[in-house]
Amino acid sequence: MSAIASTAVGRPRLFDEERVLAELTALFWRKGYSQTTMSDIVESSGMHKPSLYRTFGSKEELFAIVLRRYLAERMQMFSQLIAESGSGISAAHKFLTLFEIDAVSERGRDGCLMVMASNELRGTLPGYDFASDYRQQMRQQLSTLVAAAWPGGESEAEFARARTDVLTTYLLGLHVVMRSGASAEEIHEYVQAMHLTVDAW
Amino acid sequence: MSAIASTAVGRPRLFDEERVLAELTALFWRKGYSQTTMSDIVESSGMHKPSLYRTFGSKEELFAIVLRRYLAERMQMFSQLIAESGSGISAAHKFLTLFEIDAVSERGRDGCLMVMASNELRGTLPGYDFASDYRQQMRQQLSTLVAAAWPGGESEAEFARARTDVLTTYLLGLHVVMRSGASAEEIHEYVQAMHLTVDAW
DNA sequence: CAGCTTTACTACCGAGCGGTTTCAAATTCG
DNA sequence: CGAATTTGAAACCGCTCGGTAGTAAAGCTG
Repeated sequence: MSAIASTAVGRPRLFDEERVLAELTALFWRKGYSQTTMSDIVESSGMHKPSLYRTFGSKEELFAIVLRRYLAERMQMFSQLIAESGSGISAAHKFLTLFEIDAVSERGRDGCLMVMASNELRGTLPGYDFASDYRQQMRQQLSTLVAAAWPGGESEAEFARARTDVLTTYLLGLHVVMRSGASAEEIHEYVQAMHLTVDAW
Repeated sequence: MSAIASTAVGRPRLFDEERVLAELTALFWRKGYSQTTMSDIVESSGMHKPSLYRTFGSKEELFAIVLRRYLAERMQMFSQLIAESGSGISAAHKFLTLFEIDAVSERGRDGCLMVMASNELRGTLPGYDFASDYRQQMRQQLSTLVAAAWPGGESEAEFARARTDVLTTYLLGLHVVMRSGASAEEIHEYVQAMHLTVDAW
């Protein structure tokens, strides 16, 4: 019933659902869930409240829709970054460099919507364990990067998993750093540190 | 004016301020700032609202008091963990082991109050950049651990800093993992991964 | 005991919250 | 054209939020 394209009949919409969702994603990302009021949502979306409730259900459902959209988008971004990184040890460096570029971008400064949401709403949004999902999927993606960067076959399975796990945890931590208002220089230092670690592997 | 011990004169308090603050720390830690209502605070503290406001000022000031207390407590804990870890490469392993024990404890499951608060309230609590403070102080502490574990003197300054930064970011990420409802087995795997990395350094 | 100070406790408050009702306007289809 | 359907737009609603008055009670000091 929610977030479904309207039928052909009836008065045509004045709003673009995708555009609105992108706008609201940025809003939640910036302010968090609880600190975002329906008034903020109305203002940011340009829609009126009844249209919002008719289209998305409720604030909570709207946030769930935003989260699902974000998760898919984010994983696509990871996938692309990894694809662009190539193979061999340089792939790890390339990936870190690309990630840093995103980190110091305007959006990057807000960290990760998933990490933010999970910290704020752990267990209060029913039926959707987004935080755990995010971590698993991110880990999955990073494992392909690790496989491309350190091709060791079965014999190195233990190390491959360890590298993947450290990278996953490190990136989650970097999200926290990003959201905590770190400067581009600070972020650069944290990324440089991981470059050195990668060389030690 | 707030959180000051009462004078000797007048009706004596029925509540223990330290005990109440400890209780409220746990409450905020569990539920986050926005999701904790004054009713929750009243119930959890056993105090009545006017007493709370007289003693602590407001919800926001109360949270600031809780955060400062927590920060000090937390840094003391880090300091102790590091002191117990000894020196040499085994210090790094010992530290990780001790940290894991805390991570899988009841309190540990909630991650870190500072990380949670910074993700939720970035920039809304005036005049106190707790997230950045926390990261800097944690980094400071970890640098002494690194110095004890890899005594390389001035020549290894660059590596020392990199190890410190990776450890800092990794631990922040682990806090996210902890709060996202990871099982003890998952946490153990993430910590094991860092054990292997430490050996590679 | 009288007077002063501080706390305990009930009741209450305005404001802003998420959510709804209502009706006019715009389009499609018979 | 006119009935049906969907959206736009404004006003409205109950509730819970953070925060206060006002008063009784309990301890010190003289």
